[in-house]
Amino acid sequence: MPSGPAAQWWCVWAGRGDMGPDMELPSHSKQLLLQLNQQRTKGFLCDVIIMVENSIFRAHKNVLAASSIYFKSLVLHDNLINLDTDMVSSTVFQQILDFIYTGKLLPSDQPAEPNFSTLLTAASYLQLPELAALCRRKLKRSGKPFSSGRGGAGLGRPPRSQRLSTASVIQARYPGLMDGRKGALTPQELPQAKGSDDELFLGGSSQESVHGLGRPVCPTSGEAGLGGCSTNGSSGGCEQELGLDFDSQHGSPLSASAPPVSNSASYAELGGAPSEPMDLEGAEDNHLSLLEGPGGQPRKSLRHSARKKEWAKKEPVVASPFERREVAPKGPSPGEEAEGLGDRVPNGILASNMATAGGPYVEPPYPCKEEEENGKDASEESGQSGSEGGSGHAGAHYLYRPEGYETVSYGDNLYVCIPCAKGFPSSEQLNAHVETHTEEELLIKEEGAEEEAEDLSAPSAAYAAEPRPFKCSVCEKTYKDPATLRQHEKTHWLTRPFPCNICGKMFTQRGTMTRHMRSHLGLKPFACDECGMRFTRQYRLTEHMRVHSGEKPYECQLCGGKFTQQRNLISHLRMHTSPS
DNA sequence: CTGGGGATGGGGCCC
DNA sequence: AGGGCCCCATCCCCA
Repeated sequence: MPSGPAAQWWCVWAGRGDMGPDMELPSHSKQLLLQLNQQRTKGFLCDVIIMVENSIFRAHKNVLAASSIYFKSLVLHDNLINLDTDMVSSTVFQQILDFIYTGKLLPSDQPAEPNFSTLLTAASYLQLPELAALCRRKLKRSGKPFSSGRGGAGLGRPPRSQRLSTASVIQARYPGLMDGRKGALTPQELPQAKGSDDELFLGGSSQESVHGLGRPVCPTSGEAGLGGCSTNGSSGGCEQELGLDFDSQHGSPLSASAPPVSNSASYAELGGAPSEPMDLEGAEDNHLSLLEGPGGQPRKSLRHSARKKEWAKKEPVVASPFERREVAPKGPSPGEEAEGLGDRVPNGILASNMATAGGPYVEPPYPCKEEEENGKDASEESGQSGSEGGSGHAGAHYLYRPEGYETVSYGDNLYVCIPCAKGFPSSEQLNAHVETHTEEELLIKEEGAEEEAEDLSAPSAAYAAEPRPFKCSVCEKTYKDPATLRQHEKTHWLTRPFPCNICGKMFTQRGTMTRHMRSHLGLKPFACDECGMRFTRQYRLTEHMRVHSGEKPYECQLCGGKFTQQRNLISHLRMHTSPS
């Protein structure tokens, strides 16, 4: 015997004595929809987030997919959808979402009655033929002319430039019918909404037992990964299997900024739709007939899911991101920014960079940032002047000895000057030694090192080759242009001017912050042609492609081991150099 | 159980 | 603004 809301339904079902001989339950579809809508209002089992302007809506993929071919293609690969704000406003989308879940056009928050022109535009954009037809009829009856497309029907909204940018405070919006306010979240509620990040990335891992039923398995990837079905069209198969129209699917369908390619079947309905009441409840079967979604949501691999959990785990604990945003930007809290700059040997030599470049790279001291950012790793010891020097594990982990160097331990001389391979027991002594190298001398040795490590590009060579007249006033770094210098000088600031609007984390560069936002939003525009796996960065895809090609361009000069990724070579080199 | 390798995610920084 | 590369951290697999 079911309990809770299901019990209500059960009672309704069991109490009916007028069932036909065919055992059909007349109210089945209605009750099903009612349950789904109730779940939506509570966020229960919602597995997709739709962002419109500054509002966030939660819904069920299956319901959206069953309602619109366009949604069907969007939710197949992504858990978060951004809709083109020129085509649909948050207010209109609220109405549309209510319509999808109820079959009724409920009055929106603001206008006294639905703006059918606006709704029609949005319905056309979202490929909701029934709603579009409904709007057309209403417009026809009211005698108002209508036109579709951008600006035609008029959204009654200010131009894009006057609207809040997506970077502004996100007004999280639950479809909160429960409290009668249509779900605008308070800042206090947002962390809970953010808690849905897991769903966002996991595809609802905690609910996989539910959603996973009937999940299609991508034949190309061998598993039901979220990116398992490539959208590039080359893998085929998946779309066919699911019966989806993927004509317009190239790259990520997530960003829905472009209107969908018109679907003939859908738009045909726009032309001459049969007369229907505004409330589709009477035709609920018709409405519900759309509920024949893809059967289940593809998901990311379990491994990927685990990573995402880890990601969530790593997010800074912020009581309220909004509270945090309101305070003036300040330096990072201890431990929050413990990473980065971790392997700088003082005064000197960025050992891991040398491994990269195959040559020396003179790194100036970081009087501010070092103290600010040094944290838990080895550089905390080695990175501070007057620190305790060579004891412990500092320094030597990152040393790289080119070919010809012995792999034997340097003993206590853990601080090694790369150009001349001399070891020193402390960072101070290494620093003093480094200063004895003239730039010219370094360049000469660098050329030799390049020959030894030709795989690894040499940024240091470029660093020295071109004139760099713009010098940092804080450290010794030089730059080719003033803009880059300005950007660099910001790294010395204690403030981090760019906060993430979702989690409140602060960043020194806008680009880093926006890139960080992509991870929140699940934006992964770069898809692997081979396996469909998606990445937030092009570089990651390039890196990943070597998994398929088998290319291992990074070779250890000490043991000849080859690696697909440079970072793994560096990790491997530590194994050679770490004192053990 | 442990260590090494493969693979991936996120942040910092420079171009 | 975005790309590219660097870094660290982490997870998973396997010997």
